[in-house]
Amino acid sequence: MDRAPTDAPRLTTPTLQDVAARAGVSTATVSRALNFPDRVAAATRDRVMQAVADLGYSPNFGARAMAARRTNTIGAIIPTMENAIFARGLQAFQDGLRAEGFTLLVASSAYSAAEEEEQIRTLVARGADGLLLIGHERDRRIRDFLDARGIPALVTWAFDANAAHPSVGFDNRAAMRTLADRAIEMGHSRLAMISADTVGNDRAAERVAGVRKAMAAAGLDAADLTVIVTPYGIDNGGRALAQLMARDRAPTVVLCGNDVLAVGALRQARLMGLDVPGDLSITGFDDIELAQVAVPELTTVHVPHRKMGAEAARVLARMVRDGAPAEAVKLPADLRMRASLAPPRARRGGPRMWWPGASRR
Amino acid sequence: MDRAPTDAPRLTTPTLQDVAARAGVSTATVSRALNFPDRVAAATRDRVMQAVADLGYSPNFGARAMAARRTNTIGAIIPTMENAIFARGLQAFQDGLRAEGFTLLVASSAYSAAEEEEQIRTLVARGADGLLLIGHERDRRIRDFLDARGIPALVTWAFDANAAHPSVGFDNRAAMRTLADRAIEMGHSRLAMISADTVGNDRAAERVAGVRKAMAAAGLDAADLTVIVTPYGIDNGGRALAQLMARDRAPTVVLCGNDVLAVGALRQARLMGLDVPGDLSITGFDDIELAQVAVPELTTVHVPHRKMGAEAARVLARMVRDGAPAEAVKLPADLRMRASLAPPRARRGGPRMWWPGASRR
DNA sequence: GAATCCGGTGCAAGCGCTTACATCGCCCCA
DNA sequence: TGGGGCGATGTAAGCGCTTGCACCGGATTC
Repeated sequence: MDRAPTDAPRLTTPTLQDVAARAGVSTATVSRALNFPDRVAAATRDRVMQAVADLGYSPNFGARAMAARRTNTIGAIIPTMENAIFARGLQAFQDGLRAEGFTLLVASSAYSAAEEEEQIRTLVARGADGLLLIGHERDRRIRDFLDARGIPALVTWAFDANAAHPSVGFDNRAAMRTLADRAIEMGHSRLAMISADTVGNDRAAERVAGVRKAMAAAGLDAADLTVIVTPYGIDNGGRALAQLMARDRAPTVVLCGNDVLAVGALRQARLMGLDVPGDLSITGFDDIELAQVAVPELTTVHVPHRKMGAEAARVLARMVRDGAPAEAVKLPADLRMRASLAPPRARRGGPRMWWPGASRR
Repeated sequence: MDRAPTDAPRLTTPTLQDVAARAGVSTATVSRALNFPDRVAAATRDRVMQAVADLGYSPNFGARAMAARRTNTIGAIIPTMENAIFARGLQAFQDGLRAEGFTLLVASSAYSAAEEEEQIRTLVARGADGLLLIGHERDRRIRDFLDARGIPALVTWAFDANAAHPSVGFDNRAAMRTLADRAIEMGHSRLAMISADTVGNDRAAERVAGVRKAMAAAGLDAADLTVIVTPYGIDNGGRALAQLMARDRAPTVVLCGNDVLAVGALRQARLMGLDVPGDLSITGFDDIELAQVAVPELTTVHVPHRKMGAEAARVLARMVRDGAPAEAVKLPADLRMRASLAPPRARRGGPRMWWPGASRR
């Protein structure tokens, strides 16, 4: 259509050299003009910038990384991008990083340890100066790999002051325990869980442990807890619920390891003609937007996504920049009492102090 | 804790040199052993691999990219990661790419043209051999930038055979028009829309145009269409609906530009005590998982995420590898009639052929 | 007026890898 | 038994950038 009258049909990416030539200076000066504008005379700088603009120059990251031996890039590996669970926290993380002058590179592991390891290597090969990881559980080899290269890693979405890597997160077990305590106080004694796979996923494992602990503390037999393990997904949550309800001693409350599974369970309950929370209570974990859209609204544990992301950015930036010894940060994860959890049918009519939302702070 | 008795407390990343030295060969041989295993004698290869393992060697991507002048990396820039709309398609894209031997790098633009441009530059600087972009509308400068560097770009999530970049997608306007046609056939004449911002977002604009076209074709005044424009988000969808219903001539059907907005609208309707679809019909676009979890289930347009991602991977891989002239691929996006769309109240009791799901294929 | 200082620049040495091209044995055929 | 061919390996020249160090000339100081 519109052939702009360009100087020549160059089809090669302009380099620092080209800019230098055009501006009539050395490559060193161009480099400085770009990276430390105030170490260069204003007139020179303008000339350089003009040349940059004329040529449409854009620096080659690989070359830069190689020469400078740092990239100002942070890598993050999350288990999945398929739902919003990690998205919000990541957004906050990215914003925080940007304020600190870092760029974020994201990869996903599809909840696979092997894939996570591969992604870690990839990100490091691409020059990540630091890494954000989800959860503590991973192969020893990875820590060695990172240590040998002096690449700091920060764990989030979990908290453990004694783990290999420092963490900025919350106590999954305690949070889930609080929720289970509440259910038990309401009169539930037949609990069941729908959990994500717990191998290689300490968050999931901790959440199950939290429920067991609550049961034990209340004098219930923790061995009685039926746990259905299933991969992520709304449909999977539904199928799991169907299985649970087919058992002889169906539960009166189903605690789900995350909101996605819970929403699936909720949907399945509706399809089965079950009234929630009348016939059955269902709870989630994470408090993603979905939880408030569900019908009935989902009682869940609120994870401080944004705060976690922001804090993680701050801490990791310090680690990378100053080689600072990491400070672990423990954040609160509190209950969101909504409509999907209520006393079991038999107990209704008693004191209703828990219902609905009486304990919402 | 456990100080493994390593040879020496090296704190420097091993390089090709180190591997070569340890294996007793030249760096060229190591490079070949890694990249073209069969061009190296088996014995040598084994020795190299052993050295690689011993040292925990991992190649420096930047250096490799610089020397080889290609990266086998494809970049994708999506408007947002905050919800699942693009996630599924991206997953398929990534899978397809992997099969072709490419790695995917993802960035998000937060629906901002400026940010998108920056991300494009970043990805190119990082060595992307090709780019996946969402939608056609963008500054001319970007195309020039890409052209000058010979970097192929493929557009998806939209289809336009005549646009600057080839596309693998569907016709947003036609799809939305089909949906609007259906609503009108059912007897709706007071339509309204809740749309994402249409500037710099041709998908959104096309969808609005589709509704207008349907109205015009049915003899309704397209100028009558109230369109509320709002950013992404469930809450925003809710607020928009509240606005819409506060007007004197409230609509009987609200067509939303995407499922997220629609679910928000649905929720708001419930809060307002409106029966959907009795008092008001609401529809979405995208058919993400959410649409089936909503109550009532959302009538929407199904976007062929997976197929689109897979096709895009195939086409883009060919473009990058063979410099192949791009083939545009048009995919169908068809209606999913579910419970949230029904004839307006006044017309109920007439022939109910459309309700509920009579036309579901 | 000479010595000193200092902001602004250029020079050139790599950073870690790939890949023409050269080299080296060894096997095979005449 | 000598030469050609060929598979396996080494040599070395960059890829595009940053940065320590040297250099230069004008302003400042005594």
